[in-house]
Amino acid sequence: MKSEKISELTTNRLSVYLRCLNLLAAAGIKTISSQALADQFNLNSAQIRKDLAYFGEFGVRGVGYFVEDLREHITKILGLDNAHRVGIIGAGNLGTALANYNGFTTSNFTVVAIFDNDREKIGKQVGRAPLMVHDVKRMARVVRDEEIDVAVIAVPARAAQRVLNQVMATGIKAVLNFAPARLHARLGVKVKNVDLTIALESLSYFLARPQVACITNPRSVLSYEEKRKPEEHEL
Amino acid sequence: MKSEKISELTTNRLSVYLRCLNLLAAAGIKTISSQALADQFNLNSAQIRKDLAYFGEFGVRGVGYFVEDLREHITKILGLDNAHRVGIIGAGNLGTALANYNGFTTSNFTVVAIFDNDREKIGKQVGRAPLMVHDVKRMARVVRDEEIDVAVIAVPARAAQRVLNQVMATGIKAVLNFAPARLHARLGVKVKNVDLTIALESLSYFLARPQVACITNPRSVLSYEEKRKPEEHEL
DNA sequence: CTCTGTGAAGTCATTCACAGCG
DNA sequence: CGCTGTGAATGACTTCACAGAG
Repeated sequence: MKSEKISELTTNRLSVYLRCLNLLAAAGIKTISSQALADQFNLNSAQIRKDLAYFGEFGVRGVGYFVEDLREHITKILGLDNAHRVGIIGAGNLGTALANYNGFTTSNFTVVAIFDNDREKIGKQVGRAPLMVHDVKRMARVVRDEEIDVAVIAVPARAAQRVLNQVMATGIKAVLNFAPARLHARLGVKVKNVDLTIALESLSYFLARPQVACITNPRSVLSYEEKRKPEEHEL
Repeated sequence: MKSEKISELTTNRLSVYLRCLNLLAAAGIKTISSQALADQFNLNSAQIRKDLAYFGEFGVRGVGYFVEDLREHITKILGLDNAHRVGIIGAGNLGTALANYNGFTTSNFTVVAIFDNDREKIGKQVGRAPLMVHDVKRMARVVRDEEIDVAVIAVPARAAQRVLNQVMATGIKAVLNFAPARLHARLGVKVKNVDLTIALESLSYFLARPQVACITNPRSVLSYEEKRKPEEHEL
């Protein structure tokens, strides 16, 4: 194990590996080699070995990795053995959808509060979640009482920086931002952006380009299939 | 102008620049230098000049860039002068929230259809959108009639690959995937992933190691950056 | 003099290739 | 043997630094 700085590209891949290991474990598979794992996402096997080697020597030469064992290690590395409590700011369409989203739970996150500044919404339930909308002015108090450690910003772009400032004032250190805006955070506060506008415009750019996809050589089809990378990103 | 291959990191930044230029134009600002623009997002000014130089010489030495002019150029480069018609597959919380989301319109995207396989949902309206839920079996027909060119996958992970296959069969070439799953796309079809699980787990990793300084990385615009290799691919 | 556009240098990430363990 | 772990090589992206236009 080394103690270098770990790139976010690496930790993102750890999430991907973990997802796969969970499926393998559910399928009753006991061991897997870096090559077999790499094949699932068209990644290079050395990349996987290197990503894992930053944190320890989890493999067995000649065998590969024990699925259950590696799963537990990555879960610990990502801090998913600790529960996190989430507060959502903004009870619009997106905030409400997120409050009702159950994909949080598999990563040990629970939504415990939702906030808005709209009088019409405060005090009402959102969707089928057993959550009442709090006045955003009560954020500091609710964060303390509910021990919230992660904030989700789901407000319009023009309000996002103001909301982030409020969030940082409560001492929260981890923020998921859905507003299409570049936010300025204090050192020590991590803001992860999920930017739908950028994702859409990237698709638009792709559609606007004349595709070079006309393949003349059957071999290049194969080599592309073999080498295709995993895709991915965000929301 | 050059005709090299453009990295997705570059096009993502173009979206960011465009967003900023729109604000500058609204504020009545006429010109801006690469340095002033860079200061807005703590980027390097050379990066901005280089990104723009891939597509032409838009600046004026000694002055900078004309805001309105550059705005139009980037809009064209990203293909945002062409309207796109979006179909959403999955009328759950997320699909419904997206159908009602108006952030699409600023990028010239319009949601024109939503699909589900649940009898209870088919034929009903979703939210306040004037959209009726179609049976997912009628996808091919509706895509043709409505001239849909972008699909949004908002179904559970286990159904995502099956839905993507159906989407590709209709001839759609651009897909935004919200399901936490690695999907395999044909060459010539671009799948952009928005993976909430990865974003959350990245925050969890950060919280598990508060000693690590938080550097806002421009690359983390999307939760997981794909590798860029053959001409296109993923997120 | 200011600010762009761009080769060259620097930094960071991925892939290769192989020693060595089981 | 097969497969991990890892230094070395390669490749990608960013930043520097400056010539030259306005």
